[in-house]
Amino acid sequence: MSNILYAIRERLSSLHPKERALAEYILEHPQEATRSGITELAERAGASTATITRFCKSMRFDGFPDFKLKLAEELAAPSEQQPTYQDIVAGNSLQRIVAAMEANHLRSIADTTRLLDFGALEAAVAALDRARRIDLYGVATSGIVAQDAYQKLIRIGKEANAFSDPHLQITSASNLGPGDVALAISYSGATQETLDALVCAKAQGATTISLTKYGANPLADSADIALFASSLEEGMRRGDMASRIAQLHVIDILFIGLVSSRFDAYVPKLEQTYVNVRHFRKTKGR
Amino acid sequence: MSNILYAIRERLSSLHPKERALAEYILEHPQEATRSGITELAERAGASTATITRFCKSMRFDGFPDFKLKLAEELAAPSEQQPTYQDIVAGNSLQRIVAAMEANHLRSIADTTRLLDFGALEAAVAALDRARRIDLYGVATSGIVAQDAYQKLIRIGKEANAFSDPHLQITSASNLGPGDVALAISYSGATQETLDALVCAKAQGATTISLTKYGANPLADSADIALFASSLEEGMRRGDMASRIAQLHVIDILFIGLVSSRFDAYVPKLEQTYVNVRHFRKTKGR
DNA sequence: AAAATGACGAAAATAATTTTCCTTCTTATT
DNA sequence: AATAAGAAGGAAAATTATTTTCGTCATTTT
Repeated sequence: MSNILYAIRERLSSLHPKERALAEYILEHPQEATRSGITELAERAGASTATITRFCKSMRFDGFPDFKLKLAEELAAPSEQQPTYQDIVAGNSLQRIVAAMEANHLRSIADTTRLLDFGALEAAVAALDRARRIDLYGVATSGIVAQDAYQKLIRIGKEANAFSDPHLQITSASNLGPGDVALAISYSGATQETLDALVCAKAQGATTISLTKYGANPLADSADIALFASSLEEGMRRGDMASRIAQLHVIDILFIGLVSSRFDAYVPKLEQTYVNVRHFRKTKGR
Repeated sequence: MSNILYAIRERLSSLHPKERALAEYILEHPQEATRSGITELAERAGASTATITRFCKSMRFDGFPDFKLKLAEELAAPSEQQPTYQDIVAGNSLQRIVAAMEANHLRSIADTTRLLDFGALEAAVAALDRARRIDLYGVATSGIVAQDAYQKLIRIGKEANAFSDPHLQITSASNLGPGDVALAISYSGATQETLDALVCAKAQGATTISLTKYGANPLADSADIALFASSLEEGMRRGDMASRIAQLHVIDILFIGLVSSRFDAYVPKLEQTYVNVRHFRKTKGR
C-alpha cells in the first residue's frame, strides 16, 4: 500500500470525527481524491474545505493541492510491478528470505526517493553548509545512522558529533547556538530522549532537522526541517531494517548534496582525508 | 519516455515561439513543471501564464492543473530500464544527485543479492547459531556495519561484541575459542587491523567469516566462510556509500536467516527485548 | 456551574488560474 | 512601400480555488 494511504490509516484512530470521515473517504476513494477539487471533496466526504486544508497541513503537506499531487504520484506507481514489502515468517528457506529482504530494501529505497521533499532537502543542505557545529542525535538503530552521518561529516572537516547517550545529547544541545545544526534521527519520531535533545537545541537557536518515518510525528513536528524515510507496514517483524537502510540513503543524499553544493571547498578535504588515512595506515582498505 | 513528454516533443516543430520555449523547458525539467505553479513556470520558461493555459488546452488537457497532475502521474510510474551505477560529480542539481544515489543503491542491493553464495550463507548462519560468543571487527565505515550487526545479535541474546579499536580487536580475538565466531568486515578486504584480528581469532580455533567486496582479497582468503557485497566500479567518487548499504543488506539476511533457522528459540527473545525496551523507556519509538 | 479548550464551518481573505481584450508583429495584398 | 488581415502573446480583469480567520457550539476541566 502507498505510504500516504498507510500514514493516513495509521493516524485514523487519533483523528477528530470530521477528519476521520474525510480520511475514511480518501482511503476508500483515493483516485477520486486526486481528481476533484477541495470543494467537491468536502461535499462528498461530509466535511468542510477548512477541515480538509487543516488535515493536509497536519499530514505535513503544503496544502490540499500538494497533497493531491503527491497522492496521485503514489497511486500512479503500479504496485504490482514493484516488489511489495514481504514479512519474515518462520521456516522460510534461505532463498525466500533473501528474496524478501531484497524486495523490502529495494522498495524502501525507491519509496523513500519518491517521497523526498526537495525543498526540505535543499534547506537541510544549506543549513549543514552554514553550520559551525553539527550535533547528531539517535538512539539504538538510529544511533547507527547518526554515527554514519558523523563519519561522513568529519571527513569534510565539519565539526560534528554524534550522541546516543541521553544526557550527553542534552549536554551538547545546551551548547549549540544560532547557525548550528541539530539533526535528530528516530524511526518512529517518538523517541523521547531524541525529541528532548532536539527541543533543547532549538531553544538554543540551532537549526533543527529531523529524519523519521513518513507521516506526522512529534520529532518531525518540532523540527525546522523535516526529512522522511519510507515507513514499512506495521506487523513487519523487523521494520527497522529497511527503515535504517532508507535513512542511510537519505543521509547519503544529504552528504553528497552538501559536497556538491560547494565542490571546491569540500572535495579537497575529502581527498586529503582519504590520502592521509591511506598513508598513515599503509593499507588500501577500509 | 512518458507519453505526455513524447507528445510534446512530437509537436515541438509546429509550435509558436513562446509555446516552444515553454515546451522545451518542460522537456528539460519535467519534474519542476509538476512542482511549480503556473506563475512560477511562466517566469522560468519565459512565457506568460496565458500562454501556458493555452498550451495545456491545445494539448487537450482541462487546464494547467490537469496537465500538471497527469504529468506527475506519468513521471511517477516506475522507471524504464535497469539503472546503472552513476558517478557523483560537481554542480549536479539535487534532482540528479538523488536519482544517481537511488540508482546506485538499488543496483548495489540487486547485485549483491545476485552474487550471494547460498552455501556460504547457510554455513555462516549455522556458525552464528552455534556460537557461544561472536566477535565483530570493522574499522570506520565497516565499523558502522559491525555495530549494526552487534545491535541485532544482542537482541536475540547472543553474546556479541563489536570492535573498531585495533588493540581491542586483537585482545578480544585472543580470547575466542572453538565454536566461537569472528565476523570481520572490510569493504576492500585489505584493512590490516581487521585482517590481523581475523587471523588471530582463527588461530584460537574460532570460525571466521569475512564480509568484503566481491573478488579475491586478503580477508576473504583468510576466512573460513567468505561473504561478499557488491563492489562498485572503481573510480566512483564515494563507492563506500553503496557498499555499506550492500553490507547491511547482507547482515540483515544473515540475521533473519539466523532467526528463522530457530524461530522458536529466537523470536521470543526478540519480542521480549522489544517489549522491555518499550516498557522501560515508556515510549513507542526507537 | 463557570471557564477553558478544541472542533468545526461560514465567510472573508488570499492565491491561482483562466479568459478577455488589446497591442504588436508578421505576412499577404495592393 | 503601404496597408489590411490575422495571429501571437501578454496585461489585467474575471473567475475559480484554496487558505485563513473568526465565531459558535460541544466537551472537558476546575
